[in-house]
Amino acid sequence: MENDLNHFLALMSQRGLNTTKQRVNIAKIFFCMQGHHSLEEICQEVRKTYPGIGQTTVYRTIKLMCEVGLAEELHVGENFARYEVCIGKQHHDHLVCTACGKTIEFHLPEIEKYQKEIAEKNGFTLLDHRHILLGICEKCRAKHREKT
Amino acid sequence: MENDLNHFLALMSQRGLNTTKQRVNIAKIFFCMQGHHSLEEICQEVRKTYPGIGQTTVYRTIKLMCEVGLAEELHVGENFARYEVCIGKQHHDHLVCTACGKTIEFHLPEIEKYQKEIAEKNGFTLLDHRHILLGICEKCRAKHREKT
DNA sequence: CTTTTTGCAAAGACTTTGCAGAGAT
DNA sequence: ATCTCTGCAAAGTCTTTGCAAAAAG
Repeated sequence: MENDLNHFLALMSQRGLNTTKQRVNIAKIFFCMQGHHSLEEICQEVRKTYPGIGQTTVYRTIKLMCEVGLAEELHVGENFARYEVCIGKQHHDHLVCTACGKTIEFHLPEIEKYQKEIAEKNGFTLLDHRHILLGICEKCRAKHREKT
Repeated sequence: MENDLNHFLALMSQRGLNTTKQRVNIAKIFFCMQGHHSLEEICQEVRKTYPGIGQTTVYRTIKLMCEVGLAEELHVGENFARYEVCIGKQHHDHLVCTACGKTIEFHLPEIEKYQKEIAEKNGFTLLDHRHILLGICEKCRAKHREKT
């Protein structure tokens, strides 16, 4: 964890960006968060420990992390972005419930062969965590049946 | 095309919804649009032929089409939704360039086996056009190299 | 004539930007 | 001392909602 923080700060330095309290504190919290979170959620989590950090700063810092490759932005059928730490994580893909947002990460080597095939045929370079499968989870399906 | 329109109107009737000029005209235009379009784009296209249709009405009509299964909402790494007609289209998936939004549709039976496997294991029911592969297309990669 | 629909304007949700004061090197 | 960063408030997008006038059945 300490390492990740230093790595982040090093990447900032490389770009001529300063080490600030806020950036350090946001990184400390964000790097410990599991899963895929909205900026609102990240903000709240940061403020539990470090109140008084501005929302704008959190926005800007997470964007920075995306640029240097320590975080990834994910759009999973919602009108807002979610962010995920991607340090020391194996390549993985996402199965997302479009009803409740529940997300399951999976890794299936067999499927990658076909993904690469498709991408190459079309001249695309695939991104990491690049595969999003949309569905309805069991709970939401049950709820939907109740209504009908 | 005429058939699709009637199908749409029939589905509206089933729900006790009226047949209106606007709904008919929006359907006429939208059903002819290929690809994945923002509501802004759909609106503009509709107004080329039928000026004076309100944006709100287009929004509401496209939402309706999604509810009855004639259209699908797609979020592909942008902060807004795109819509696609899904009448008479074979099941397909999407390869999307996160830099320029270019989308390629593909259908690969082999990959579906694995998608189903993952979904079942996690209690998910998959949606149609459910697979989104993110990447960078050739053009955008070239542009990026220029900069660096 | 009743009920639904339209389309404007206003409000909402998420995100970005402008800028003056605070902070980092 | 200089240049960057913060955080508020304001502006910008995309989308939804309220409501009075218009249209449908």
